[in-house]
Amino acid sequence: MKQFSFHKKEKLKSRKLTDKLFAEGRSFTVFPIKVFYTFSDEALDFPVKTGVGVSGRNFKKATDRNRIKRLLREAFRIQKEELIQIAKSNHKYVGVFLLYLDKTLPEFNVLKTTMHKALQKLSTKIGEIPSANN
RNA sequence: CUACAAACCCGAACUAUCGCUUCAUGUUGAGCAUGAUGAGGAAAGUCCGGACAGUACAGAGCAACCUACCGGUUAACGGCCGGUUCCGAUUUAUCGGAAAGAAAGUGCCACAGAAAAUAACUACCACGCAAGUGGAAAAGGUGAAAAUGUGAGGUAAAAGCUCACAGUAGUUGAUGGUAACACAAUUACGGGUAAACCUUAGGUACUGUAAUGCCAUGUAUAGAACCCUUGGAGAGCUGCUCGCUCAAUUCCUGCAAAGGAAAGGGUUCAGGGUAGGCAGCAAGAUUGCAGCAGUAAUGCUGCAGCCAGAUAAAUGAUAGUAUUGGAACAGAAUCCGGCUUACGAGGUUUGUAGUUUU
RNA sequence: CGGGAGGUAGUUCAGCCCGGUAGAAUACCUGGUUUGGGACCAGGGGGUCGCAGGUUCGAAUCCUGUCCUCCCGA
Repeated sequence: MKQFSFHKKEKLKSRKLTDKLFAEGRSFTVFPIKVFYTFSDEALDFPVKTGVGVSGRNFKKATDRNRIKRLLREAFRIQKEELIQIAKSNHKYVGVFLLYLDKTLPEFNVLKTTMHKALQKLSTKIGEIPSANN
């Protein structure tokens, strides 16, 4: 499997799963990124399924929303490998949704570092959860 | 050369690494590899017009809405092209706006003014001692607007009462033009407002691709109330009226009317399931070039081409080269034809005016 | 994708249909009342009527375009 790929199967697409994520999932914020996540033992077709989003209220123009979503995906794509390995080793299936909160267009390098912090935090949470699993 | 006006074009290139959509080929258990492919002139606003789909599409009247100089163009249009009349901007080129009807009827026209539409305050003329009666509408002042304007004749004083010129409207024409209109003759003289109601002429069925058709999964061939089965519940045809169309049967009792049973149908209520896939959906009122017809919009013919198709939704990141030190407005979601609005650096062509040189 | 409503004083709204004076409440300012404050009484200021064109003698109001805000349906 290619290391830096980000194709359809890795994306969070199902309406059912997305609704479940927002209804039952937890979240934390590493400004300007808010991370929603759930862990599941139920088998999915890929260990980590990810979606991105921007509020249409903060960015009225579709071009701006598209640009932010592309930058979020890019930042995630480059740094996701560690998260996938941890998820595999813990035999968990993870749903993640990344929401951009700020009202100004981001610089890619800044976004990259904050994304790194966010993914590290998520990785530690995966490590904690199985012990406290019910 | 400068300024201005109009029409049109373009929409930051290349290399490397990683990565994405769709398609094709190979191989395959998932998948992987290779190759091709991938946003706009406005994709936007949603202001018009269609295509397409559904509603079981005889239709008539009313209502509602839209359009409004004339001709052409088109699948269609409120768009576009050409022309007519009037108004405005500019120095010109040129550009912008308006144009069915106020002489069918109703309403409105603040303040001021005698009067805002069947005119008569001051003033004028005649009669009368006067009060007043009659005539008449030139002059005064008010107002955005005052009974068609100017000049002459005319009269007791006046007046389109008459005449000349001008204006508006109607009628007529073997006149010119397809027509708007122009021209001529003749008749009349009537305030403005239809982006007030309205009248006239022409037109419009409604709902939208999350339409619609099908497959899979799954629940419950389930439940309650009321009604109906040709004397018809209800549905459809346009919002309303008329009218029309569609719409589900057997048994038992009874002479019949009718009643009962089963089955089926309809409306409403309460509740349950799905949250996936395929088609629609990418070859078309298509794109480019050339020729022909036409003032033009546009049409016809020939040759060549295939040019996004997603569904939490594909074009990005990093580094470098070049450049005016970094780029504008901005992202397809059923598809076309327009309109409107936003916009960077420029370029091309044509025209007008000015300056210089010859 | 489709449909609807609204932009007027600092704020919340009326006026628009049927065109001629922009108004109410509250807030603000001044004075009175009170020992002082609040409440109350009297007076006052404050408006490109979202923006740009047009119709009209005259436009917040009518027409057209445009910008912004909010709501609804699937």
